[in-house]
Amino acid sequence: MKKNKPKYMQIIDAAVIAIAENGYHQAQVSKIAKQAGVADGTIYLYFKNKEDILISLFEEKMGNFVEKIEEMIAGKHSAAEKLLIMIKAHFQMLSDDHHLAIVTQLELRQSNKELRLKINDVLKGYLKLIERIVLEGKETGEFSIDLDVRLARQMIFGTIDETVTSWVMNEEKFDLYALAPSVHHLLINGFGSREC
Amino acid sequence: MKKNKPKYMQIIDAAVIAIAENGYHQAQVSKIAKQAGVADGTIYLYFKNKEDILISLFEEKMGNFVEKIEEMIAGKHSAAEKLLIMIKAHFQMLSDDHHLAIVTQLELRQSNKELRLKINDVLKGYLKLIERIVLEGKETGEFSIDLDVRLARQMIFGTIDETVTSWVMNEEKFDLYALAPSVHHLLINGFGSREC
Amino acid sequence: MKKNKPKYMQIIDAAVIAIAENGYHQAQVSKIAKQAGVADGTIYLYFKNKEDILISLFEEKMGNFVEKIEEMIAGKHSAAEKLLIMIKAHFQMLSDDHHLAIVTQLELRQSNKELRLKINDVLKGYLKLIERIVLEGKETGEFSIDLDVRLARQMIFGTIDETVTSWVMNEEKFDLYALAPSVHHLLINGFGSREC
Amino acid sequence: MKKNKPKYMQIIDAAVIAIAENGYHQAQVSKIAKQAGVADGTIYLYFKNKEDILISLFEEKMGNFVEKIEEMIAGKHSAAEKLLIMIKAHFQMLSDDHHLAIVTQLELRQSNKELRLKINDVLKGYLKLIERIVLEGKETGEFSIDLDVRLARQMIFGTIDETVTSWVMNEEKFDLYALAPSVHHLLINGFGSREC
DNA sequence: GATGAATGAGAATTCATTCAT
DNA sequence: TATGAATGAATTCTCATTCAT
Repeated sequence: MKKNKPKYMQIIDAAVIAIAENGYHQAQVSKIAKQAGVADGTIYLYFKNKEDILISLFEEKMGNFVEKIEEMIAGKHSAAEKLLIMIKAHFQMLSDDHHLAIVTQLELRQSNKELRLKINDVLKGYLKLIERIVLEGKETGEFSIDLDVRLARQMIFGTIDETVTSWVMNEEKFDLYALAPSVHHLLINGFGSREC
Repeated sequence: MKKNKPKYMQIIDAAVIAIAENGYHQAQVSKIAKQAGVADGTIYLYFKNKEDILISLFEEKMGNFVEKIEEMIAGKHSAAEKLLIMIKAHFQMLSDDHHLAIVTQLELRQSNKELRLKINDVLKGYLKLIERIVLEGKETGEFSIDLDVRLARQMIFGTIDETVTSWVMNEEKFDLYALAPSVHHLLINGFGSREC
Repeated sequence: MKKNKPKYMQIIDAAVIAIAENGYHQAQVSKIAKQAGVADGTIYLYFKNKEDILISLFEEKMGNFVEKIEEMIAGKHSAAEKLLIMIKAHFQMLSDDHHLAIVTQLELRQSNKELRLKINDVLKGYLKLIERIVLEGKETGEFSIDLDVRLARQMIFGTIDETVTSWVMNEEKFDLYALAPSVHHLLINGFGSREC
Repeated sequence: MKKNKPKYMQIIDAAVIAIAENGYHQAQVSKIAKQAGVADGTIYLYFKNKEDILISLFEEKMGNFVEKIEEMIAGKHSAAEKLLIMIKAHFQMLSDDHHLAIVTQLELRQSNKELRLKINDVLKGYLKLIERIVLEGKETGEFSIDLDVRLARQMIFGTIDETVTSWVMNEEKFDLYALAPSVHHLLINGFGSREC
């Protein structure tokens, strides 16, 4: 399997750096190859074409992210707790990898529609996970029985994504990870000041 | 002022259609010119370059959107009501203009980073408006005194934006406008089922 | 019609020279453009792609060749005379244009199969003309009633083509045009020395 | 001598099949190696470079063809008879090997000029043989004393070659071998219907 | 002898922008 | 103002050949 070959990950990691530092359209194959320390042609021994590098990049980085979250929330009993763990993991992952954050939040979004559709396929796994947590929250009574699952998913993902993008665009000046509890609290309780 | 010349808006409207129908990267200047019924060179009498068309497009369409909202919420007294009006207006505007929805939610996002930064400048007016409403809610006691304004703004915009994008990507199969009250309710009250 | 535009023929003529002097594979679009005195991009205002230049080249040069021959033989009464006129015209045309001879006999043959098939479409008109002359010869009794038309056409075209190619490969050392009567005589009478 | 090593012919035969099935430009060294059941690098133990495979291919297939013909016509006394034997042998050889016919008539012709010149060197033995037969015919009085030997050779080779190419391009729908006597008759007697 | 992973040179084409009319 | 023909820079991918094992 090609993923065992050391150069496969070597090229993907080089692509993340090259795109983060040069921008999506200025990250030519030759730049990625140079960053990876291989010849241009070598890229094509491991990837069908340039687009394939980007899709693989996303799969490798996001693919095991969903798996990791699932492991982390496996034993937890409340949906709220699971949600918090997920938000923390999401923020942690991107806080930890400066280059990856730039690539996923800014650069990869300017790829063409076709590529974005394929990226969306990868994202679907994550969105499904969010929906499962919401559904569970409704079943246990933690969340309102009237909660629209799709809407909730959109609010969760939209808020997380907008927060990360905002953090990246502000040059990561604030502590993203530290925001997790507040974001979580807002999602669960809203803006209202009602004291019960 | 160039905006008074009839061809200025003619070209912007042509750009919206050309981009929506062909995609961002396939909307060449010559296609926009053809759609507008002018020669390629004429474009450059009204716009500095291609990027300038897109920024102007965003300014024209979003610019008066902020003004319109401000008028609509002028007399209202609660922040919650203002928020609902804004969400409704946002959903209404994009429901009403199929082409514009595709352009702002999908196509313009694949522009380069530089252009997106300029678009963000335009967006700032909208984000400021959101922040003003949140702040007012805190001051009147409607919203929690501990509410982080920036976070609230990110949640509001992220949720609205993700909802619209999801609607566009699902080929606008559901009624976007009808979702406004639910979105509003979630933002204010969260997912929690607490009955007081 | 694009053929009236001066640059159309200018580019075709430049292609003949560039290919003759550099060889088919070394005649890059940029070389053709330079030879024609236009920018690379200008080529694509007149031709769909590189292949289209070559097909057009062949059409322009061979297309009117068939028409010209038809005019020249219009009034003649014997098939043998028509054949002689045709052979002379064929030899004349290539004797007159050194570059064109190299291109049609040597360089264009190393194009890919697809292009060669299209060239063959153009050639078909010529082959049909040959067959018409043969058929006429049979009808008038000049040629044997048993003569296989296709075979005769292959012999005529094969002999002419091989003679020209041999002439080009020998760096055009001998007088091609002067060979026409001998070739004609051989085709009509064969090698035999039968005296009747 | 390398020709005694089994892999030498194995690679040449693989090249014939690979070229016939994929076309000249799509018959990469790696495809030939795969067809031959050896590694890419192994090719270079037996051949200097890719061109060398093709020249060797032509030498092996055409080289012994000339020798074979010489044996077959050794005892014959008339030039006409020798010519007939030669035409039959030529048609037979290509009728028998479908792949070889495609390679020699269509694919190898799109090689570059340099390679074609080398192939012509190999062909020269065959052309010399044709000239010897023609010369002999003139000496014995079978053929006209005025017959131009080179021209006759061009007519013979041109006709045979065009006939075979036509047969290959028509997907070998007719019986090539059966045409030999007619072709032979036309070469000797021409199209004329003169009855003596 | 045999392997096959790695190399790296080389070329067609697009499209935003200009400027003579 | 308006035109649209002309410009020319810029980049992915292929494949013959090598050489360490």
